[in-house]
Amino acid sequence: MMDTIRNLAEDARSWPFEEARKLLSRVNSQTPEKGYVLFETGYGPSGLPHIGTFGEVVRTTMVRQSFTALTGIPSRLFAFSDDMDGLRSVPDNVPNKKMLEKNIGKPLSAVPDPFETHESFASHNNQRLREFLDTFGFEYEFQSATECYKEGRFDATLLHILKNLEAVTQVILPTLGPDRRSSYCPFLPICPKTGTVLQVPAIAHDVDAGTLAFRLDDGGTLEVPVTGGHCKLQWKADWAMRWKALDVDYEMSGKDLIDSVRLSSRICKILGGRPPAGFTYELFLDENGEKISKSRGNGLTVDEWLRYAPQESLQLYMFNSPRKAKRLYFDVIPRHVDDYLKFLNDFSEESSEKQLENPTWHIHDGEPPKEDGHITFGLLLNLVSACNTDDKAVLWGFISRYAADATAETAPILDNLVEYAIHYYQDFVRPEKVYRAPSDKERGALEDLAAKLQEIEERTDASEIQNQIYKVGKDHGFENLRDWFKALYETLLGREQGPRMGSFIALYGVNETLELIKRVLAGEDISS
RNA sequence: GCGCCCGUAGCUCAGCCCGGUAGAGCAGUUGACUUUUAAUCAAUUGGUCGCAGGUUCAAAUCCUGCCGGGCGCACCA
Repeated sequence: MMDTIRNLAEDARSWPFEEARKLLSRVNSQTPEKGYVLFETGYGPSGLPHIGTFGEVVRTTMVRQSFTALTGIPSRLFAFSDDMDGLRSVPDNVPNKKMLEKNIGKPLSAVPDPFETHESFASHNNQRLREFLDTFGFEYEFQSATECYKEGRFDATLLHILKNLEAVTQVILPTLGPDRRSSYCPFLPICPKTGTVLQVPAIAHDVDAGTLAFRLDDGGTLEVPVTGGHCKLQWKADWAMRWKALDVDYEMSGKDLIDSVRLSSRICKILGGRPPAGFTYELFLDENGEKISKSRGNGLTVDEWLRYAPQESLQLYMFNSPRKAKRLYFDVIPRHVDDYLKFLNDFSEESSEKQLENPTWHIHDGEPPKEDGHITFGLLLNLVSACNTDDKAVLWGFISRYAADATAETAPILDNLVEYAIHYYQDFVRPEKVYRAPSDKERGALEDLAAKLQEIEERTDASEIQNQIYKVGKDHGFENLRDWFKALYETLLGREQGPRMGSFIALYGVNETLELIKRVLAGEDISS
């Protein structure tokens, strides 16, 4: 069985398998000396995890799973936090801004936590990252840049860079503006006095001692070891050093980093390393085709998506066409839920080859759950809007007309979707409700209807209730019965349109409806 | 300047890697069901596949050039 999957994986066409094969050729089809293949994904802890972080981890995980299926070679995934980077500016959405102001320039791991719950700002955000990733059940190992630097895990490679300082610098220089060019040094010393990350020119280096001397802004000099966390590297050199020091085999990145990848790769080679296999994904756009950015708050957040749809649908979004700039806004959610359900439904019918192309194979690591398809999410959204209720039981009543054999127990996926649909109702449908008071004529009819409902049994048949409503309308002289029903919707449900009233009352409950009518007649505000 | 993505039905997009009678959802139209609507169900209209060349028996698909739309990098990470 395992061999079968492996054989199929050799020809599988979906992009994670193509990536897996690319990676396999990078490692010459064998387990690297370190005993595993290393996947890396980066994270900047100056902010909270966002949808791009999610996308990168999802996609990397998909490649990793495909690689495992293809080769069986052990692998690890490092979620690497650049928590030694200096604090550049004070973020908007945090308390204690004044305190942060005073700590600008210090490594994030040396800045106190503005939330006062962790030992540092970095530690706080790192923790949030871990919680975020754990929510989705990702398998990963967290790595902190600060710890790596301080514990000496980077020392050998740092010394290697010192030895090749000139060559490394030459790679970066052409990319800099003239003013930066004159003072550039890939190493940034941590000031022993202030604790900040300094960006100052180097004036001398001693390869044997492993030290660098810098000219300080005040004219003085500072000589520090490049090892042990006394210096950190600037961005592109840092990335290259990490690839070499950890022997990273695979790392993907957005198209905004294309040039960085190129430069870091050159540096990595200078160090005698081999850059990881890579993959460039496109950035996400908002509804108007503009780039999504945290600061602008356009596009969608992970939380927003997960309020209206299950995470699998978001994973599907990430699986689809990673090389295409895709728009990410509310309207794409329902389609991805329905596509996911469709793929899930098709999976068990498909041949093994086909299953490896099926996104749910990648979303569920080869073992998607089984549940008979019932109704689409699109229909469910219409239903919740038409039924005008956020009562799960009432909704299930309507659902059973479309999917007679489904229940919350036999269809847990559908049951979850009902909850998402209710969120949609609460956020988009209910706020649009406008209740009006009944006219005198309608008031009379409503009183009559209340009396009728009083007489009938709680479990009366929907069509019988519909008959009674119809009769009341006729008795009260509504020429067009449509106006009578419209009045019911507008006064009782706050909408111009609604469900078939007989069915609605049967599901909503005769007594509950009676209560609703009484409140309307009493002139109560029922909008809340 | 360098680089990436996109252009297919009114709208949003799939199909392109690996050439073989152009697809989906929504919108539209018609019908069914309903003792009000909506919903639902069924059927159906709708496309010079951005333009021009090339390769081929055959091009939405491969190649070249152009046009149009958008984004990224060139300050920081």
